[in-house]
Order: sequence, then structure tokens, then C-alpha cells
Amino acid sequence: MSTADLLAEIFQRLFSAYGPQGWWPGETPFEVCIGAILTQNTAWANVEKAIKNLKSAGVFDPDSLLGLGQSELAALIRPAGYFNQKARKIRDFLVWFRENGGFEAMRKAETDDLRESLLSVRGIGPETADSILLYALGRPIFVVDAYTARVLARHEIISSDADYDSIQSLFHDNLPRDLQMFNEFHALFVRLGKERCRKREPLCENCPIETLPGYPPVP
DNA sequence: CCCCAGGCGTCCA
DNA sequence: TGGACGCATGGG
Repeated sequence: MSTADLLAEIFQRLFSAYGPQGWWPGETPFEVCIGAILTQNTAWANVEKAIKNLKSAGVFDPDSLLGLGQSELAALIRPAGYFNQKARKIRDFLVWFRENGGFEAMRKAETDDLRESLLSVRGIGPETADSILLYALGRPIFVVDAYTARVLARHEIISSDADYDSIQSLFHDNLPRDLQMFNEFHALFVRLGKERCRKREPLCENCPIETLPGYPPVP
């Protein structure tokens, strides 16, 4: 079975098992950007509390957030954890956002250029940048996350120390550049991981991809 | 009490 | 260039 067929098979099984995930769980492109930073190594339920705090305080827009001091911002996003670090990251992103013409300019930019520019912001790494590109701007980019790497490594499709770009290339080089498919695929990996794939446990039995053609069963 | 979450930057070999 | 470590709250 080719890599292309294997990845397509994984997608089909996850989609059949779980259906469309309706991502991103936020209402606006701006909310996607802030949520993408807040959710770094953090449970989404805690991110929701932080976003709710910002909305309740009436400051959930770029200018208002920039008007807050870093410590005030940190206090509001406290439930999301790492609040001092994330307050600075949000500020740095918003400064970049303002100085680079906001969404209007972002929508005009080439995907590769925009990705590089996003990565230049302190606190935005590859997963955060790609989440913004895919879910805020609709670019057909595959987002790699810890669940994806863990699941693929357990199936011995990649090595356990594969880096972000190599994993992303596996998807980019072997699947059609389909926006809706990439949107669902990442969300489905997260769904699978949340439900069944804790760090210290193998994939559970009756998992949609417990066995895959040509690959060893997960222990 | 324990482990872990939709990462990232820094430091050090 | 890559592996350890700090960052932090809240849920299971």
C-alpha cells in the first residue's frame, strides 16, 4: 500500500467513525488566532474560559487587547495556563498584526511568505502558524500536532523523533491540497487523541485505526 | 496524590 | 541541531 493510499485510508476511517468536526471552534478569524496561541500545550476547556473572560471584559479585539497592560492581560487569560508567557505572545502577535496590515493584508499574501512572517513572531511556532493559516485564512495546509505524531509513530509510519516539517511533508506530498480535507483531518486526529490516545496508553481496542494494512498492530 | 493538555523559547553540549 | 527544562491552570 502506498503512503498516499495509507493516509487516505486513515482519513476515511476517522471520518467514517467521527464525522465532520466543524473546526475551528471559534467564531471569527481573530478568535482563531488568539485561541491558537492560548491552546499551546493546554486543554481547550481552559482556553474557552480565558476567551470568555476577555469577551466579558469587553476587550476581545486587537486595539483593546493592546491597550491592556501585560499583567492585566495575563490576569484575564489566567485559566489558560502559562499566562505570563501567553500574555507576551498575544501582545507580540498583535503588534505584528497591526504593523502588517491585519487580515486584509494577510489575505493577499502568498501562503509561504505569510507562514514565514508568522514564524518570525516570538511565540508563534509551526503549529500555531499553520493553525492560523488553515483555520483563520483558509489556506490548504496540514497542521501537525502532538496527537498526529504520536499516532503515526505508534503505527511505525514515522519515527518517534520525526520533526514537524518532515511530518507535514508526508501529508503535503501524498495528499491532494484540499482545504476541507486538511481542515477535517487535523481535527479528526485531535478528536481521536482526546478520546483514545493518552500519552502513556496505546491506542485502545476498537479504535478506528487500530490496525492498518501493511503496518504492525498497535501494542 | 498522580498525569496530562490542540507548544514554544532558551540553554547547553 | 537536538535534547532537557521552564512555563501554569484545571480536569480526570
